[in-house]
Amino acid sequence: MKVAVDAVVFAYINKELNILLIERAFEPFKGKLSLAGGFINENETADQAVIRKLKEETNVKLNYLEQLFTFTDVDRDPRERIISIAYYALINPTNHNLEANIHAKDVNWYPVSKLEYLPIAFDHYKIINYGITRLKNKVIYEPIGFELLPKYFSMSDLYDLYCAILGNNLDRRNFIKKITSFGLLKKTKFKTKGHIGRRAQLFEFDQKKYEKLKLNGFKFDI
Amino acid sequence: MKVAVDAVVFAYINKELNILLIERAFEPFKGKLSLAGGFINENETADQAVIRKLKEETNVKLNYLEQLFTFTDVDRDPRERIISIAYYALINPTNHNLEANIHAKDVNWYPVSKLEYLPIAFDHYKIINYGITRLKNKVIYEPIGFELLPKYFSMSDLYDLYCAILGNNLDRRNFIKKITSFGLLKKTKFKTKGHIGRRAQLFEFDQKKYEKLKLNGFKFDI
DNA sequence: CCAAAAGTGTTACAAGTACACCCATGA
DNA sequence: TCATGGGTGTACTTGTAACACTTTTGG
Repeated sequence: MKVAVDAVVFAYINKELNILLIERAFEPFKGKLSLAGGFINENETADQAVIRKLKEETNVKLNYLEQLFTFTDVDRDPRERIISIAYYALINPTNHNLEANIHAKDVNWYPVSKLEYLPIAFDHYKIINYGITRLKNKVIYEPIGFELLPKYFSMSDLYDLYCAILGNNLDRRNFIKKITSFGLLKKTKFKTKGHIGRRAQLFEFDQKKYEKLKLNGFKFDI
Repeated sequence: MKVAVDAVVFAYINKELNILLIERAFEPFKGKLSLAGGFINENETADQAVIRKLKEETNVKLNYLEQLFTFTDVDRDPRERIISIAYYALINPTNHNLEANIHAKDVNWYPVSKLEYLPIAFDHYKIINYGITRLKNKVIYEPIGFELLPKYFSMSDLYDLYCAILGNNLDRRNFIKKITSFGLLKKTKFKTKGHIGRRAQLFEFDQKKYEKLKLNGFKFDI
C-alpha cells in the first residue's frame, strides 16, 4: 500500500477562482489533467511532501496549506493500491505567475467554473469538489481569503473575491460594513492606479491583531 | 510505510462525555491506554477498517463515523513509520454496554474530564483532543448529538448533553426554544419513569424531515 | 462633461439574550 | 407536604437585510 499527497491549489485570477492542474505525460490517464502531488518519502511528513512536490512539479510558493481529507477507495488508482492524503492550498498573485517557473510546462490554471468540461484523471474531480466546498465553508469563519489577494488590496478586490468564492449573494454595503467593523484592515497610504474611475483606498490585513483577538475569543465571521 | 486507522469513540455516560480506550498488553507503551485501531487491509477502505477493528477489539457498534485527520509525523510510532488516519465515532447507550462484549477485557470508558491524568500512548492524546474539538464544533451546526442519546429522550437529556459537550454556557429556556423551533423533534407517547420529580415528555429526532429540510437549504444551528 | 468605479447611512425586521416562577410527581 | 426536576413567556438588545445616491477621476 502506497501513500501519496494531492493538492488542490487555488488562485484568484481575473476575478475568478482558479485551480492548478497538470497535464499528464504518461499512462494511466495520459493527456488528462490531474492535481499536483506524489508519494510521501520515508523521512518527511505529508505537509512536507506537499510543499516539496509543488515546488518540484510547479514551482509555486504556497501562502496557506491545510489538510483536506484522506481518500482510501481501493480502486482509486488503476495501477495499485494508493491512498491519497488530499490538501488544499491558497496562493497569492505574487506567486501564481507560471510563466516565471521553469518546471511549469504542462501546468496551468483553470477557472473553477469550467472544471466540469475538463477531462480530469483518477478521483481528482471528487477531491477538487471537496476542496471547493471546504474553501467556501472556511472562508466564512476564518480570514483565509486574504491569502488569495496581494498584500495591498482595495475593498472592491476583497468584495469581488468573496463574491467569486461564495457566488454573488452579498450586499456590497453590508459586506464592507461588516468587514470594517472587525478593525482588522489597516488603511495604507496607497491607492489603486492605472484604471478608469475613482481611485480606491488600499488596505492590508492585520494578521497580528487577528491573532491577538482570536486568543480573546474573537470569531471572524462574514 | 504502513497505514493504520485510529478511532476516538465517544459515548455519553452519567451526564459526561466519555471516550473508549484500550489498555495495551504489549510494548511499546505496555500498560498505557490507546485508541482502538489497527492496520488497513489491502482490500478495504479506511472506513471499513475502522468498523472492522472496533468490532474485533471492542465489539461496539457505531452510530456515527467521520474521518478526523491524518497524522503523519515521522516518529509518531517508535517501531517504524506508521501513518494514522484518525476517525471519531459516536455511539448511543444501546450500544455502549461493554459488559456484554466478549472482547472487551481491557477496554473501558474514560470521562473526557479525567483524560489529562491518564497515561496515553503514542500521539493519541493529541488525536483525542483533535476529536473533542471537532465534536464541539460540529455538534453546533449538525444534528449529530442525537447519535449519543437513546432513540427516545427528554428535553433535559438533550440539554444536559449539549452542556456536557460544550461546557455549560447554555440558557436552558433559550436552548429548548431554539431546538423546538426547528420542528425536528417528534413528540412520542412516552414519558420518563422511575425517578423523583415531574415526568418528562420523551421526543424522537426526525431524521427524514431533517434530510428533506437540508435539501431545501435548512441549516441546523444551536 | 461623461463613463466608470468608489464610497457612504438609515430603517425595518429578525434573532439572540437575559431572566423567574409555577407544575407534576413520588416519597 | 416537601423535595426534585419539568415546563413555560416577555422585554430588551443586537444583528441582519434591504435599499440609492454622491464623489472622484481620467479620457
